[in-house]
Amino acid sequence: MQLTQEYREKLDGALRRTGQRATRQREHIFSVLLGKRDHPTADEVYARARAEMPSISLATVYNCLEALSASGLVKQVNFEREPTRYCANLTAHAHFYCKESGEIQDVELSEQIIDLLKSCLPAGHTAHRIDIAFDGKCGECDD
Amino acid sequence: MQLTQEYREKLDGALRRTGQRATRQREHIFSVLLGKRDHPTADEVYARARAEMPSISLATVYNCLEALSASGLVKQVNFEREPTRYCANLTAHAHFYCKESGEIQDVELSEQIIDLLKSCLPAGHTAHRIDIAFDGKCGECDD
DNA sequence: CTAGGTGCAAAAGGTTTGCGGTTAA
DNA sequence: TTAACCGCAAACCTTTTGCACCTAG
Repeated sequence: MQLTQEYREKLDGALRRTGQRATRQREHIFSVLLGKRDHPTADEVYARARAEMPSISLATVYNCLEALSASGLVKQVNFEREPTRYCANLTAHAHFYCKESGEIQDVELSEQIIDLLKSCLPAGHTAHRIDIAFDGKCGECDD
Repeated sequence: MQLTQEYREKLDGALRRTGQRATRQREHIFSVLLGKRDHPTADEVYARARAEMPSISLATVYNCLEALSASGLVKQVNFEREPTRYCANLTAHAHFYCKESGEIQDVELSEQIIDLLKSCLPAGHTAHRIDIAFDGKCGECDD
């Protein structure tokens, strides 16, 4: 998978803006996340990345995922005690985790709901980030 | 800290209902969580529990916290990659994590908002649990 | 040129597991 | 009586770190 010109520029800009360098590895990891948006763990990203870049190390995968998160192009998704997953969907959304299939789906949220949630905060509190995670059964797995 | 009769009965019932035994250790861990509701980690619970029960082991603390969670009397709270925290507040609420002070506060939520969130799910999906975590700065830590 | 990034291997840190002995029901 | 639980220590697994080499800017 190659990064399109558009995404390469987006990435380079985002990295530069956050004082980080654009490297082959970071571009490749970004392309892996864009290529299959199924919320892979670092280990899964590592496996996919090695398919086209066999010399990349797991530590570098973690470093790249961290750099991409810091640049704002990638979000980390955490479920309970499970390994962190990574997601290149930047719209406001929650995650639904189906305990039956193990699958994770994006759930689109309106800005209204986000604002409504923020309005529940005590005065003076400011939220930089809101994580919303549903646990349950998805349509296919339901009885 | 001793468990009041009311809480002891609540605990015994909840454990029995989920096919688990009431043990001295589980009662003690429950009393620790009720005694100081500041969302301690397993390690902090361990330290507090040992004050009155020096022979308890960390593995047992984990076992008890797991048993209490399974019984429904305790909730696990996860923030990013940090250690799991435990909480005996059973009302519908979210958590606010202040990155400055490290403090975690409960944020009460109305049933309406919970219902509104559930209504965002695709048809057929059922959520058994919704985790909502805010990250930011609380009033005291704000600039 | 040089600060930042990479690859490797080892360490860290939270959580789980295996096992012999103990206990609630 | 006996399945479940406890305490201890070792194992596990994800993530981080230290260090020598490399590379983007």
